[in-house]
Amino acid sequence: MARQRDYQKIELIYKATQELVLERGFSGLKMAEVAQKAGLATGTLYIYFKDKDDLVNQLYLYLKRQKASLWFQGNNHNDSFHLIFERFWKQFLSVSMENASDAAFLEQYYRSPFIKNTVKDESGQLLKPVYDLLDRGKKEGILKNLNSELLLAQILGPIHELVRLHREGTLQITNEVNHDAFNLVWDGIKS
Amino acid sequence: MARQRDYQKIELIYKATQELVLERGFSGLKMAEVAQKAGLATGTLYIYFKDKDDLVNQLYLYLKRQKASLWFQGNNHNDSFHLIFERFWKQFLSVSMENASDAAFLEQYYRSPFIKNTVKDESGQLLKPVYDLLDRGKKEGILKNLNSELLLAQILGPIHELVRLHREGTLQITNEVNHDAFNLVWDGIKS
DNA sequence: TTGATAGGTGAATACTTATTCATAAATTTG
DNA sequence: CAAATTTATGAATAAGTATTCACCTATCAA
Repeated sequence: MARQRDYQKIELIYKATQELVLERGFSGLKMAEVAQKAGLATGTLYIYFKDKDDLVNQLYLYLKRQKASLWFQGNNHNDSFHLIFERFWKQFLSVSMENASDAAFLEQYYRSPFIKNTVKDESGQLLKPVYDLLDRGKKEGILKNLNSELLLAQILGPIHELVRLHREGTLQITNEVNHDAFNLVWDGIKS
Repeated sequence: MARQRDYQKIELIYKATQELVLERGFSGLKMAEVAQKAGLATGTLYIYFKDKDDLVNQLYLYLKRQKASLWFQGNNHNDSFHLIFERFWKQFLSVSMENASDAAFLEQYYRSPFIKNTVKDESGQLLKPVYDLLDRGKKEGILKNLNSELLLAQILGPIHELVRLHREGTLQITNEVNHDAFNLVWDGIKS
């Protein structure tokens, strides 16, 4: 038929978007600048994405899926609950801080007006394995037998704060801090 | 001299602003709508506030100070650390959830591009008594002897999550939930 | 090689919205 | 009560920026 889409352009657009959000914040994000930074014409963005809203939501899902795929890396189902959980928690923290532009984008996105419920739902799905893990911990009598939402607030809440402290430069997340922070969480949720 | 300012108008403007943020989010906040909702002309807003940025920042400080004044209400210096801390934590949570439009505004503000460092600093000052309380707990050997930032991440992180769950309707914060949530935090930080 | 088709361009368009400002209305003071 | 002064008004202004679209270009099938 005709010329085909160049899906590498999507990567370029994502990269440019993230960098601009890091530099100037979410509300300073301009389509014309995204295009320029990606080395494309403004109109080209509208070939790959319906509108700005679509671009932002797609990028969110892309990053979120990418992060989620790393949470449970290197685990074996035979490992003890404690071991799997500790690996998960530390991995979640480190993956959340890993890349400044990823982190800036994800953090700012969640409270932004861009977020769509369908996207929120799909990103909620990504937590399914975490809920399963909590169920296992409860069944084995290792975790307090409480509502998973409540446990999760306890598990992820501190992570979000630590990521913020790290980004603001208030607290350096050394291995020791990482370890102490994990124990604070663990001592809270264990039965 | 001449006509005097009517400081009740500031309250009207604050109220209108909060309600609009609750209804349509931060980025949907329009000066013309704030004025209309407050029953004033657009230009009047610029008599009481330098610009939109100023309005938003003033309102943030106003609400934040109001909340902070309630955190330690009803405490006596002779009370035990545990008692003061528990009252503080539960009060912080309930004050954070209390009023939907306050909560929506505060939550969205913090990650918005409006925030100024001077305002951030002043609102950080409000946490001073909390840091003092943590120092007392450490000195008495009741709390783990860790960096206060780290402890605070553990103490306030879950609160932010619970407020979100409450707002989204995912979790109803009953007295029992409140109690369980507190114990999760307490078991984590106690030495 | 050529016609058809879809990608690519970026200036022009269309729209939104913060802020200003000429004018009117309300208070205060002497 | 009149002059002086500041508040209050809201239409007009000024800027910014998402999106479109007429035109160009690359690629594919025949």
